[in-house]
Amino acid sequence: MERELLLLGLLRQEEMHGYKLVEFIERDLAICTDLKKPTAYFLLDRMEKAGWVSKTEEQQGNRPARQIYKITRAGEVRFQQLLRESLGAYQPTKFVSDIALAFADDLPTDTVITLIKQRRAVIVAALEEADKIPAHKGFVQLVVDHHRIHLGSELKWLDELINRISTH
Amino acid sequence: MERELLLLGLLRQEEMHGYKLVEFIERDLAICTDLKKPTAYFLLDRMEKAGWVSKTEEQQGNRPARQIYKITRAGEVRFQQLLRESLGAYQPTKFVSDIALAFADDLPTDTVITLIKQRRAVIVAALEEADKIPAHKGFVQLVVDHHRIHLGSELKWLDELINRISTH
DNA sequence: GGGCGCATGTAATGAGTTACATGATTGA
DNA sequence: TCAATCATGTAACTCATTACATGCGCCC
Repeated sequence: MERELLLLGLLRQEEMHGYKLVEFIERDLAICTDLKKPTAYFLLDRMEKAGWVSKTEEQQGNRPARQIYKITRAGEVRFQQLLRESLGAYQPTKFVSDIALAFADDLPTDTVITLIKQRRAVIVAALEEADKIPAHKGFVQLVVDHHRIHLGSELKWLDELINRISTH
Repeated sequence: MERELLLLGLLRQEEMHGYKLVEFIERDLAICTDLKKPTAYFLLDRMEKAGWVSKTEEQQGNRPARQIYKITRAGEVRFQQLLRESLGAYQPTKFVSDIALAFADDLPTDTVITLIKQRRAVIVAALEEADKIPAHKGFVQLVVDHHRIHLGSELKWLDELINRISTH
């Protein structure tokens, strides 16, 4: 659902071919989604059949023809609907890696600390990565802000956790 | 991977049949994972074939015989390995519902506010739900703590967001 | 000439879910 | 007696990924 919203939203701003869409998503929106090429092609195809987008071929030399997708009137309606639905909804995150935490009792304290510090390092790296993202215009920036805030909260939590465990 | 860790970890504490495992997970660990019955049965079966757990039948009246699973020596080794691997790792969360946020520019401000308040209400409800969870012993409590802290951070972020948008 | 980027797509696989099927026990 | 709970399991399906396949254009 969010993936369709994403494709429609991008095509709404500018008509594009699949490769370019994926490129943009991987470069600029990697923090909130990951959409692989075959999935994108599949989705675009399905959305065309559903009438949300229309397709035009564009030949450039002897390469495989670009399939330029453009949002349709029906697609715009669908976009508006998906946007409202998705913006009002929220599915609380499940931290699957916390399962490990639940069983960490039985590990020696220093092992736990070492491993959690490893985990911490991943977050620090992600934060540094996030700081490299150039400022976006408009609401896209909010996604980046949210990402940073969340990583900050995670870092704080892990530091408290390390502290709590080491002082058992 | 985390699901196998989960099942091994629980069976390590006490031998159990599938139904009971799922029941426990749904009741006590719903905040960090969701494991449906068919998945659990499938996993237990696969883990038995792999030699991590062993199975005994237990007949009670005319019901379908309980398949009691017990962790094996090899399973214990596997558990230790999975635990260390999983505790040291961290995969940053992707907030897919932020995709909607990225496109919210084009919605009237008051619509955005209304929808985000809807979203906010879901978080508040989740927090209230989290407060009902009775105190757990040992490290399981950490999972609940993390959940609460995260929801708190999300709430704070949304409040800032609402504020930012309404004062455009 | 070789490797990378552009551009498409298919096929196999995997993980997990929903829906279905069965049937006994327990309690209102 | 009817519904809920206990207890298993299968089958179909969805979604998405990885790996594969193709071939041009461009630059070193």
